[in-house]
Amino acid sequence: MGDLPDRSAAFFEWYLAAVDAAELTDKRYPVKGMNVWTPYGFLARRQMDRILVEEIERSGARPVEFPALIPQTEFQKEKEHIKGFDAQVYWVTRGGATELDVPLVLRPTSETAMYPMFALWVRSHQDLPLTVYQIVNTFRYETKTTRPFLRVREIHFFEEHSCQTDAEAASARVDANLASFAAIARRLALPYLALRRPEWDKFPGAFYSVALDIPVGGARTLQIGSVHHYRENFSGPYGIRYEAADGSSRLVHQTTFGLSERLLGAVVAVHGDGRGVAFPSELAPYQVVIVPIPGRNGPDPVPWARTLADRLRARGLRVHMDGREERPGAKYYHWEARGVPLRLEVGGREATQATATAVDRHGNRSVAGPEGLEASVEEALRAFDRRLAERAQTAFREAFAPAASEADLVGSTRVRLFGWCGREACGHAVETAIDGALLGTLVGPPPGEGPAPVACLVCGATEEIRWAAAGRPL
RNA sequence: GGGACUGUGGGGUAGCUUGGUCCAUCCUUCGGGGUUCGGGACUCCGAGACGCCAGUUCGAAUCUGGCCAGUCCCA
Repeated sequence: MGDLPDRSAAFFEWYLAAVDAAELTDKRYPVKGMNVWTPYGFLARRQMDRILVEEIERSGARPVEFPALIPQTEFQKEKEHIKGFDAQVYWVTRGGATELDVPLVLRPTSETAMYPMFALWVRSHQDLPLTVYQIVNTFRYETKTTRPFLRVREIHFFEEHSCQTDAEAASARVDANLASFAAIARRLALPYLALRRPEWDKFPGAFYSVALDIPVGGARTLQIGSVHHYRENFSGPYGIRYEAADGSSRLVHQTTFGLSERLLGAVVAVHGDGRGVAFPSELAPYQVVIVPIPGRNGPDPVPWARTLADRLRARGLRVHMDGREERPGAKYYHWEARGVPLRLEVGGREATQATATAVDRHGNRSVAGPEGLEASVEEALRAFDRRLAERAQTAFREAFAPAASEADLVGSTRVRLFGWCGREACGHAVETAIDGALLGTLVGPPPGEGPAPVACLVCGATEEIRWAAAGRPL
């Protein structure tokens, strides 16, 4: 049971070991990039999904579920989209021994599954906006190295699709999605950057794409989600039209919003430390673990531990009572590696006094009870969440640095912020210099202080200058 | 698509060059007993592996071929 590899020296070794130690997934399944969701990981995923569903339904979307197979004929209707996904789709070409006359694609995403149906569903402006989402598995034949949660071939995918009356309404939906994501990120204590991707890096078929990126050390970033404005790029080929109030027939403008288990990977990457993963209490499969400490003398603490568990569960907390025959210290390490926010130690002393010694995932101790015991446990959890968020925020601010010249980009160990004129040539110069990607232009204010940029980092132009970020995506 | 490499109990490894001393090393893990228990216990007993299939050979974890799985690099 060695300690984890050093996080700053060998990030991926640490990441893999942390995921392993927390038993979030079993990656020994014999297909590359397809891992097993083990019970503890599944419980975390369920909390993640719960948060997504709450936020997205609050913003007006309703659930659907489409089939996993898409006929080639539908899949091929939008040209850019095919080009973008052709190399990564799985094909179903046979049913039993029979060759299918129309091969089927295992959805890499569901535009081409949904949109033929949308064309049937949308008739008039009264049907708009149409805003639906699903949480399903999607499949992409990744050829690069796969990693649990971060790059997989079977993706646990959240996707919202909307049809809007016009470009403005669609832009408003993009903004609503960004607001939903802000709420999700806050609940997971994940600071992020919303970036409008450059033209050459937008989603295949999109008019524009806003990506949600998280810095994960050095200049590296992780895209954990994206929101896209499709304009009429898909509604044209798929014939999604409506009759407007004035009687004219118009194409809808569409948007999508996508997230995945990368959110979980981001939580591991951002909050994890030398002891393993650390979950914000909203996401934690168990928010509180109770460790009874038997002693040579004194009362048996187990009955009090059970009572305590029941009382906390009655408050709606997810509580696990660890009754295994292990030494208390071994249990501490066990649950720290699994990221449990709060541990309650219950020995003879606590049993006698009807209290509990609380220790959070960062090692902060307090005593709960006997008066207001449940309330103090809840307060300890809230305090932990606040500290977790503060830590993440601090690391986030330190992850960025402004760049004053192309030379600053070379070998950078930070994500760089600078002014950009928007021209492709300048963008590619940036990418060459940082040996990574121009992540896009900032949507919203930049992290940290500093004067707005007045000139393009590369060409020095002073017209149409925007904040841009560059880094090395994982 | 091209090239290189790897596969030994549940996890990590030694052994492979030079075939035999390997019914396979060590750490961890797992099951049972006893003593323990306020930060990874100790001890005794036990369990568990040479990716698969052929071949060479008196003899294969070790050499050869094919297959399967995986890793890395290049396009």
